[in-house]
Amino acid sequence: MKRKITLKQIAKELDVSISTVSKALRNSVEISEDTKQKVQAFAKLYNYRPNNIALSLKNRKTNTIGIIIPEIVHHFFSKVIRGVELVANQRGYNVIVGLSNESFAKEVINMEMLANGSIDGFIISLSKETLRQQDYHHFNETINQGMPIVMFDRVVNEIQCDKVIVDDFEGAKNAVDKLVNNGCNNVALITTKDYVSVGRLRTQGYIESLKNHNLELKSELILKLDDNIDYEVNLDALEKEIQQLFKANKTIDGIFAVNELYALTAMRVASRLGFNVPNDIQVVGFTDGVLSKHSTPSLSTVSQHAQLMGEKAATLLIDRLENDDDYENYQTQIIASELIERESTK
Amino acid sequence: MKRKITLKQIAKELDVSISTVSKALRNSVEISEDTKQKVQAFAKLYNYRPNNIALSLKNRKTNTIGIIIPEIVHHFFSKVIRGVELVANQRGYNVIVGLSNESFAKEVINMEMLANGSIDGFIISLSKETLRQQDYHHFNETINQGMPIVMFDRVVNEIQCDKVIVDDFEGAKNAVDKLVNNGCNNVALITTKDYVSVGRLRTQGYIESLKNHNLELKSELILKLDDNIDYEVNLDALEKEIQQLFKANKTIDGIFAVNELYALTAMRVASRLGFNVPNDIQVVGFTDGVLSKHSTPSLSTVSQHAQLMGEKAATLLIDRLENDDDYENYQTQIIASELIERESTK
DNA sequence: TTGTACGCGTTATCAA
DNA sequence: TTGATAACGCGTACAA
Repeated sequence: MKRKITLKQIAKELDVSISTVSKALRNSVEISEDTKQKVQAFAKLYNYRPNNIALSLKNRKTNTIGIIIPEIVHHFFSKVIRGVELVANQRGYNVIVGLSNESFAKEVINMEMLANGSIDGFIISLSKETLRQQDYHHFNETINQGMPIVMFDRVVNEIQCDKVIVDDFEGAKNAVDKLVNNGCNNVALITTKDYVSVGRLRTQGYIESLKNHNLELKSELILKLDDNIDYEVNLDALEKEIQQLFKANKTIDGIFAVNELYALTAMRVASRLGFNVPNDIQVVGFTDGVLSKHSTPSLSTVSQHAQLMGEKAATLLIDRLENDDDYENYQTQIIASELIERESTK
Repeated sequence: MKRKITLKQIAKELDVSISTVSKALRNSVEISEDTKQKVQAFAKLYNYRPNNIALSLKNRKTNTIGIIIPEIVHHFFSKVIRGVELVANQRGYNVIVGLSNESFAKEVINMEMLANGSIDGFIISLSKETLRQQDYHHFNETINQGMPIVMFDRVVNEIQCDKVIVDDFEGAKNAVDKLVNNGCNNVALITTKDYVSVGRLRTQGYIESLKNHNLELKSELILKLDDNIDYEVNLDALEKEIQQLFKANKTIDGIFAVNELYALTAMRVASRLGFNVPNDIQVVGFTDGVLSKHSTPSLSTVSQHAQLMGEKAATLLIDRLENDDDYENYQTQIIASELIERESTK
């Protein structure tokens, strides 16, 4: 169990100085062919690789980026990570993952741990708790220390930084447009409380679409769920809420839901109540999940292009890291969502 | 945009030496109360935090662990990561994620990048290509350099290291037992080619169960799919294969599939062919996925307790990192799988 | 052509 | 009680 070999050890072994070894390995013209060959052969034999940590310290650059997400067991976020990894690796960076678990405290701690030299910059999607408390001091501190941040999906206007978002408003509007154009006159909305910005924007898209079609906005058709409840483990509660919606509004002929779980559950409840999807009720969700594709009927949804978001975020961050000349010309890139039509709409 | 503050800067500012500052911040008894207070107040004001990279270099310890997985957009692997993160964070470690994308070359490159000082140890699940080529030199090199590895799920006997696996054999046997006990006499198996060890073990569990029940092993009931094809994007091909299985064997009354996608697709094909699940055909899958729970009918599956696997793997690794006294007493921890009965079985 | 010295930020040891 | 020095591993400016 030998440790990794270092320049110093090679130097000692070959009886030359450390810097000679260093130069020889970088093929410097300063060094004679003889010595170069000798050193390079030896290094190859012992499989020498420079120590990343030493390089990071010396260069004040880690070539590592940190991504902080609220939850990793989630198709959307894991796809984003895949996109980030893809670009990061291509450009010679590693990726450290931190999970906030939707908690403000964990988000702060995670960022502080990584900000102390471990990484060159952050990619982050805010936790629900952070959005609720509206406490963004840790972002400003990080940015003030010269460490760039790229926010994605769950972003916030109060912070000046690069951002990548999906056009939640447009996406939702298109989805509802589709339902209305397909003949739905009473489109219900299943959404979340408003502090998660994406929920708010999708709700606004719904409202806008109704307005454009001169349809009355009926508040009783809007079901606002408390997304602090983990409905994934508490499906019964979700079904009950949705069932009430249907029972109180017999004329519902379309559902737009801001995520996959709500949409799927709505389909299930609807068919349990004797409705046929899509003939009686058409349903559109908002997601990049796996459930949509494999459900019966399969679910029409608004795709967010999660992997692309990750790629863009990583590109923005690395570009900024590698061009120190551009000052605070922050951009917000908007990824166009896409309505994927499946069996739950006509 | 000020850089992070360092000991040196504090020292200069307060006109004391660097080592005095260092000691004062660690509350050394060598330093007078006066100086300590002064230094600590100043450090707090400027929000001083030691630079992780410098500490890593000095201590030859990064407090970071690397996890290499074949694919992150996968419920099983993201749950494992969650488990790893949980334990790692509790014990003061960060987690770097590397994706092999099922490629041998990417696995090797990723490991080499991280092994040069970036991390203290690896948690890894082997890529399919690595398993197929049976080239494990990179693991041995890493271990010989004194960097511990913990393998999980897709492991390999040839390498001496800690391992965490699920009891694939037992889990499969129990699943098939269940089907047989529920009255199935012609249980088909949908599996993969044998180089992925977990597929092989699950196949053996199927065979064992049939043997125990004195049921004939019919090779025509075993469908071995080439899992290099991404059936997720090529669902039609998968459906066709499974449809052939059903058409060639009209007596099939049970299906055991080694993953979620195969199981779900089998259910869909079966009902399309006019069979009722579970009355005509019962189905059990093998997975921790989300699809099982939300499909109609919901799918009975063998759960692998992915998050627990991650937690155990991280614990094994960190224990080994922190106890240098235990020499090569490698353990293999087996996580008991669990048959979760849902609507696809009686 | 080779070697020395320095610095990245920190801590530990030893000297003052 | 404080400070100087060395070391972790590397690369480079400069001296020999």
